Amino acid sequence: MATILLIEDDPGVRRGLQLALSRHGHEVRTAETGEDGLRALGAAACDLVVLDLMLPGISGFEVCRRIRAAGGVPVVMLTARGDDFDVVTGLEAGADDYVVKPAQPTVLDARIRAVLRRSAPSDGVRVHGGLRIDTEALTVTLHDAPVALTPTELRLLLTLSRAPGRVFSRRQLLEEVWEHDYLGDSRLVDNCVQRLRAKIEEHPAAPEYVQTVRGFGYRFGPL
Amino acid sequence: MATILLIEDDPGVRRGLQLALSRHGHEVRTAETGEDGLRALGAAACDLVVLDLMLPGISGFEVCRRIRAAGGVPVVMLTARGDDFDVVTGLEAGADDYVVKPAQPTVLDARIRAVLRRSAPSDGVRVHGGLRIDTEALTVTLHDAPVALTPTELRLLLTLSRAPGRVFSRRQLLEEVWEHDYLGDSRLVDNCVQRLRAKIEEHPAAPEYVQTVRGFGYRFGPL
DNA sequence: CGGGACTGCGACACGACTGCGACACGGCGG
DNA sequence: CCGCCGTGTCGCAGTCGTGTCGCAGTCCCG
Repeated sequence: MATILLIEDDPGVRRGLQLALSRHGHEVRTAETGEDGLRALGAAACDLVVLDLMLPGISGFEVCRRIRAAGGVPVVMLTARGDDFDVVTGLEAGADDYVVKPAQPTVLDARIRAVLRRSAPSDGVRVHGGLRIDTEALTVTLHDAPVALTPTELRLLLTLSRAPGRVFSRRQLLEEVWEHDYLGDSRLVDNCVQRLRAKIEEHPAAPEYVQTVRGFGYRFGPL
Repeated sequence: MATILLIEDDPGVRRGLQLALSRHGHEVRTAETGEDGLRALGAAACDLVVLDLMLPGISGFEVCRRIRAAGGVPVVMLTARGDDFDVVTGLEAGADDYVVKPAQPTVLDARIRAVLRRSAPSDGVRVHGGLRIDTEALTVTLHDAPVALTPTELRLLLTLSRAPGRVFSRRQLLEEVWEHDYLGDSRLVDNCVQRLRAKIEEHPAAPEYVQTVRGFGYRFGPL
């Protein structure tokens, strides 16, 4: 589902959560301290950070602020203390969500999925339902299974998913994806959409991701 | 700060939260049931919905699903039950966040601000009464229920709603919507207006949105 | 009060639009 | 040199949208 960095100093909690999140289909890396976590983030990108507040060295709040300042990786905070001060300060520090320990794995997973669903457009990875589009690595996975797209199909998907919900006319797509000048109407776009659907849609007749708006063009996403 | 719709059946809780959120700078409207809430959403747009789960009539989950299906208004759920089932199901239903009662006003406010910060500002949306027209996604909802319009009906509605109150002659509409230079009068516009009314008007005989100005043409909106 | 003009409304047939499979061309690598 | 893969073109079929027609109801004006 997603690559998650877990920053947690307690070895027992760390292994428990790592195991639980792995079972939910995530790839989990771990760090023991805030410094380690920030270094790990710099070394390799991840989709989301689960961050304990009580850390040796730099506090969780400070780590959160630095992560948010550095880039668009969403953060889910994790703490044993459930008092209001933590909630407010944590969210003010830029956390995207907040879970109180002891955390039920199902709860944490639901929160993580909700955050990922929301923060999709902010960074280089776009997640919509079971579809995951990495705009930097130029890879697409469907339910964690890699999907092989041709260059044109990929450009089409990238263009459409750049503005989910917005309708693109065939003319616009021809200009942006094919860089053609308009020469009469062409069934080229329809054809490429059909091929793309065959690869990423479970039911191409009732498409979930690439939808046709009769008379206007195509649209990526819900409704 | 923001306009918030609070859906909560308990009068005491409702007034308490309304007061508290008002003190935090929000404009708060209220509804007692899910039906009332959906109607209120249709009548006037708001920035965010605070939704109690335990409601008479339609359940909070169902209300949440309908709100998300209809459009982009973020939802913060509110419930007395804190068990895992609620959290997971709630977030799966499309809620953006989740607060357990009794809610500290500072916590609720922090959550609301966090959700608002995340939700992108949506433009290109025209709201008139219960009618919502998204000019980018090219979707129309009536009281949060999606309305299926044909391309011509949609172009007609977009043209009329671009200038509410202004009267468009049949000739003008033929040029802008159909791109015909039609000589001679045609009943084409009348026909399309009738079909449009059948879909978006509750009482087509006494139309609320598309009104006829006898001898001149048609007009969108009141008076 | 009556006639004429204007509009609402249902029905129907033609046509446009899209999905979809088949095929040809061309580039690239084995 | 051959074969594969990506890409663009063509044609067919089904669906849905659209324009025309006719009738009935309503409003205006003489």
